[in-house]
Amino acid sequence: MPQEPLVSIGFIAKRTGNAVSLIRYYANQEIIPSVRTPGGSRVFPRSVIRRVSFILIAQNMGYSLDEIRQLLNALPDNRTPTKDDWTSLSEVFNQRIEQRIAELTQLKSSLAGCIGCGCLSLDKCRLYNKEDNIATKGAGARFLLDDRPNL
Amino acid sequence: MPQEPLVSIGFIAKRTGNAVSLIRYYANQEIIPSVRTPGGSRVFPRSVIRRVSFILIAQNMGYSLDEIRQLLNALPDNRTPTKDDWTSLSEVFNQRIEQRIAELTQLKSSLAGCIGCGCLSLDKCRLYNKEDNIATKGAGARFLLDDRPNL
DNA sequence: TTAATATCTAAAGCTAACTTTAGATCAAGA
DNA sequence: TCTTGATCTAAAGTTAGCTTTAGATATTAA
Repeated sequence: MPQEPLVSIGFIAKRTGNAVSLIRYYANQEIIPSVRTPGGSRVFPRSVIRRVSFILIAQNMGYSLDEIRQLLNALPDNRTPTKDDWTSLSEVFNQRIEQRIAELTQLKSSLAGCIGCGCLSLDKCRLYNKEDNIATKGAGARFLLDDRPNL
Repeated sequence: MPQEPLVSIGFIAKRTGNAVSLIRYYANQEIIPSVRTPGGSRVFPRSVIRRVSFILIAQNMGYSLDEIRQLLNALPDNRTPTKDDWTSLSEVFNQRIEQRIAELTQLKSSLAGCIGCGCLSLDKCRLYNKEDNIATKGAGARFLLDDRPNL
């Protein structure tokens, strides 16, 4: 079986457009795999470039590093992701994207109906629902709107 | 001219569903207005409830406190926002929402075309474009996709 | 009057996701 | 061999957006 070529931390950094310190950080966090040379330097499978790309995209979508770690750990045998793995991960992504789009669409219509009326107060409109927050719950914020918002 | 009724910090906290410490924090940051009683306690115009609601919604949309401060400072005379002010602010919101939806839609199609092909590497796909980042630039990330992504 | 509750300030603490610093060591080229 | 340049570690610093703490004062209710 062919060995994946191993590359240096600087190589990964350059290829992904990030600082060396970030790659080292990820390696320390064990969110990307690495092995050591006899001299003590980290070396990485080339596929780590893909893995870092994935991390960056996921972060941009609002996933925390912990969540991303979970996504990646969910891969069978925690192996280096294959083409099929990426495909199934992208399906998870797609769901999240669609969910977020739905949330934003809902917010948009809520704003149209609610801020426009000038009543932006929590007890009346509940446009913002504190109990079920995007940022903390991740389960999808609910932006509630009364049927007939009052002035 | 009728005086707006002034309310305590605890009242604002309860009505907006937040901790007193948060309201105090916002007051210290001068993102919400307040005056002092002879005894030294802060009191707030009731309209601060709306202002806090606005802040919470905007944060949920990804605005930083600094950006929110700017949005609110842009109001004429930095006055307590009127119904019309809220309306025009909501238009700014709507633009942001639409922009973000467009970004996510773009990302979705990029994922379909790119992660599926298994080539998720920055130099080839540029699915993630480091130079023009949502989080830092706010100007709208560009998720670029080559015409014919390579395996 | 007394006790409980609310508020105050200033400073420190917290979390995530990093970067920076300082000093050491390793590897490669002239 | 000497000198860069790359890498290492551990610890501290950074930013945003808060909360917590500690001790003081104020306000309200009984």
